[in-house]
Amino acid sequence: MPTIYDPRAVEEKWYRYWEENKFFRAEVDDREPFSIVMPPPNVTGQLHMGHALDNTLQDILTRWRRMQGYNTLWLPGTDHAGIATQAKVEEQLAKEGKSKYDLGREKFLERVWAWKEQYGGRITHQLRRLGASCDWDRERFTMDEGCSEAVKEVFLRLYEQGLIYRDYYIVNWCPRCHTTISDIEVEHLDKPGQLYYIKYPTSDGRDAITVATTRPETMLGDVAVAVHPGDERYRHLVGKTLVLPLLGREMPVIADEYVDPSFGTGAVKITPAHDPNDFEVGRRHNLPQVRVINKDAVMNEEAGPYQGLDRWECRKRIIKDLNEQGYLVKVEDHNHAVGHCYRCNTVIEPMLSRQWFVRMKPLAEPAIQAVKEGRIRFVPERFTKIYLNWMENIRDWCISRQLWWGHRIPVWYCRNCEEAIAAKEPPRKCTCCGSTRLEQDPDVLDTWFSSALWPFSTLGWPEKTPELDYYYPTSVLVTGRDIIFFWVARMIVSGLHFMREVPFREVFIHGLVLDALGRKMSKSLGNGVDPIDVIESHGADSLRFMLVTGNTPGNDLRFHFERLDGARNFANKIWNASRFALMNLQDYDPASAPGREAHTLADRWILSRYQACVQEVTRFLDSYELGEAARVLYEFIWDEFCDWYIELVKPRLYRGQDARDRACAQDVLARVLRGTMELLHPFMPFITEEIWQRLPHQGRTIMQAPWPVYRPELRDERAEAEMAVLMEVIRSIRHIRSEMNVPPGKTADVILVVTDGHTRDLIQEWSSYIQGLARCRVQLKPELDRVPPQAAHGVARGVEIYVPLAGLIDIDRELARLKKELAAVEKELKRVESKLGNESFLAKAPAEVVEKEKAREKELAGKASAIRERLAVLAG
RNA sequence: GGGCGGGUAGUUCAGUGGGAGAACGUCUGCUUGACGCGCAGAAGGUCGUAGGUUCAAUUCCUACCCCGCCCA
Repeated sequence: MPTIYDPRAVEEKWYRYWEENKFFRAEVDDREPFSIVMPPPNVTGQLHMGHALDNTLQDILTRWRRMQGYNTLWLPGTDHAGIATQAKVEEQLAKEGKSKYDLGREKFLERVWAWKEQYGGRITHQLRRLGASCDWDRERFTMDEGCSEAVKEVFLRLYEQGLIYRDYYIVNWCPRCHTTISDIEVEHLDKPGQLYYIKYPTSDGRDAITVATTRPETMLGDVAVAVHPGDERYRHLVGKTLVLPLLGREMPVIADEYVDPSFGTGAVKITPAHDPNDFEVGRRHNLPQVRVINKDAVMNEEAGPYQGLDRWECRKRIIKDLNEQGYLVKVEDHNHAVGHCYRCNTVIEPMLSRQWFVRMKPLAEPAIQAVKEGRIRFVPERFTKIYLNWMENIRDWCISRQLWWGHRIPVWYCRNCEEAIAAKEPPRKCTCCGSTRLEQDPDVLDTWFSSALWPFSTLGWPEKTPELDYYYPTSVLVTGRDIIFFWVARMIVSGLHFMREVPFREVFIHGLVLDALGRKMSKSLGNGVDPIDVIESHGADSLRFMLVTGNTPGNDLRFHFERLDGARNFANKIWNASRFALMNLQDYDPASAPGREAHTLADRWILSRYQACVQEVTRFLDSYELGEAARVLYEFIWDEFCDWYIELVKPRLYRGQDARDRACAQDVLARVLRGTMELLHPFMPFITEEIWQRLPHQGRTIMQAPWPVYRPELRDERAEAEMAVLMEVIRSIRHIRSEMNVPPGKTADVILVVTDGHTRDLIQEWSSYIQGLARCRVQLKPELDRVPPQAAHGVARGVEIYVPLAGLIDIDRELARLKKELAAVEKELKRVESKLGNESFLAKAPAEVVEKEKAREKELAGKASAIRERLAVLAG
């Protein structure tokens, strides 16, 4: 075995072994199921750190539950990602100097499918490199036959139930993507802008109203000015007619509660075709709707002289013209939220348009109840509130997209009588007039419409499959907090509506992976770190371990390369500890290992600590505290197993004259190491498999090894307490040696004075531990017969330590050291004493706390007096 | 404007109603037969500010300040 662990040599090998042997495969049986559906990444995308985190968490849960004996299904798949994928192919075409219109719909879709074939395997291959133990035989795609069938079924049912409708409404139009997007796909960014005050004269020319707006170009579509009905300032003007500057259009002054009298001038221009609030006001007052901006965000013919101008250019010209004609009253700086397209960051144009919507209110109600009643639980709990708040204020969902790549809306329009016919297959003739001139709606559905069905469409719905019956509802959904609204909420809605049952029992939300400076990783910033690069340089295990530790559920995680190095060092530590074990296990025979009666203190101690580790790791996994579970393993392996147990076991293996003791050491070493690898396997699947396979084991893979079960009868409190004493004595001697500059290679003489009989017996029996780990010769005494003249001094757990340093000791230095130590002890002692002197404390604090403080007082007092005595001797 | 998260060692972050932790960095030693991606030792923190509850608050409550995110 090489001295440095090389992940490249083992990771690929084991993944192939697992996959070829179908260890990820899940089949329906009579065990208890544990199922997860993978949040489907973009089919043509590539793995980023967010995926790496999300899938690492899922894999940990999956591997752990599988080892626990659940029938575990982790179902993978990919998403067609409408806008993103289409945009990429269009980009590709643009390089050839073509547009999608040059190809036409059909040819264009062929290109996208070809693109999907070319890049579709990339991300799933990358997930394999991460170690994802999902059932690839069940991999799905949101546009495969089954999922498409589910989409049509859902659309038709909702349509028949009146929960899908087509209507004119203000939608968010992205002039660059050339499609509508839903409300949650709009990102609101606070931007510095101006508030323009514009005077609208009355038609008789005697009066005027000044309105304030941040978007003066929309005035071309104004059809009214609204004031609050209770606003005294404008009461006399309500009902009068105004003349729109620049265009000369006449329009009324209306009163509406919507107006906030305290904002701007208290008078609002109304543009029903380009603002959602104005749209509502317009409906209430039967106002016309005048669209002045077209789909390229260029002013149209309704804009009169401004036709053909880009919206920003138009704004400039309008301001100039208003100013010249005396209508511009003033301009103020004003910060306001501007909607941007989440995909391309273009400023969204609210626009009147006829689209398909899902009526959300009635669907949201059961989804609210399911969470309120605890049938779905969010982890961490605080996300419940975010979810409920959104659900309770839900608005209808605009589901049509002006794209070609996606699930085409299954509705045909009759060109004769305008009837709309919803159907899975193209109807032959109009159900109303019998005409055969039918045309399918050109639009496709929002990508999230199909992902909303993911937990059941992937299991076969609308067919009644055994898988659907067995694995639904899934056990837990693991996803980022950024898509609670996009995805989690909609899955809950559709699961409850179509399956009559929640889609998952728990939702485990994690944060975002940020760069070292705390910024979101993004292409435009170029601050992303490619997980594949990391896997190549540090190994998948290190990446996984780093992503899981030092971070708490739901919180964001900063990516630091130093932490990655730390994880790699940990892997290397495991590797070398195992190397040590394996080098000393060549003649190990588990069958003939001596029983418990042969165990040394160190054996009993490490076995007990291992049990504690089993208990804690399992407990933390149970509560989704994966970072804490990983930390427990890190500390157990590095500190207890490597730094103490291995050191203690060395002499028994190297130059053990006692064959039985050697066999015993081998047995404990092998068993603890194997068990620890099993506990660590969900986190670091590759290195643990490699080591496990080299150790004596049963079964074909660590993946199928039973999860270690906590056995309280193997906890040994006494061994732990006794080891604690020895460890502290050792640490104390090491400290003295280091402080007094005793060369590390030199064996020191140490006198231990122990008055307590039990402790003395303990040290007597295991003095080899102290001699080995503190490099010394120990002389044990019940009391001090003669004060060592030149010696450094220390106290640990009632054990007085003298390290004679004839000729080496600097009395002044030793005095200074002891004084410093005494000061620290006395300070602490004072704190404890004052606590114990407090009547209320004694009366009200729990007895065990009081006992603990008393014990501490005794220990500290003893320590202080020992140091004081020593000081007196040295000074005298 | 509303909500949420964070403010703990030089840095990045865990954690807890009863003696402040880790990693990295720093300092001192070390060819100790698993590992220098290592070993041993050390220094370093009025746990954001001000109140309150409690025998006891870094931890619970209230207000405020700063940073970040989400929603309107």
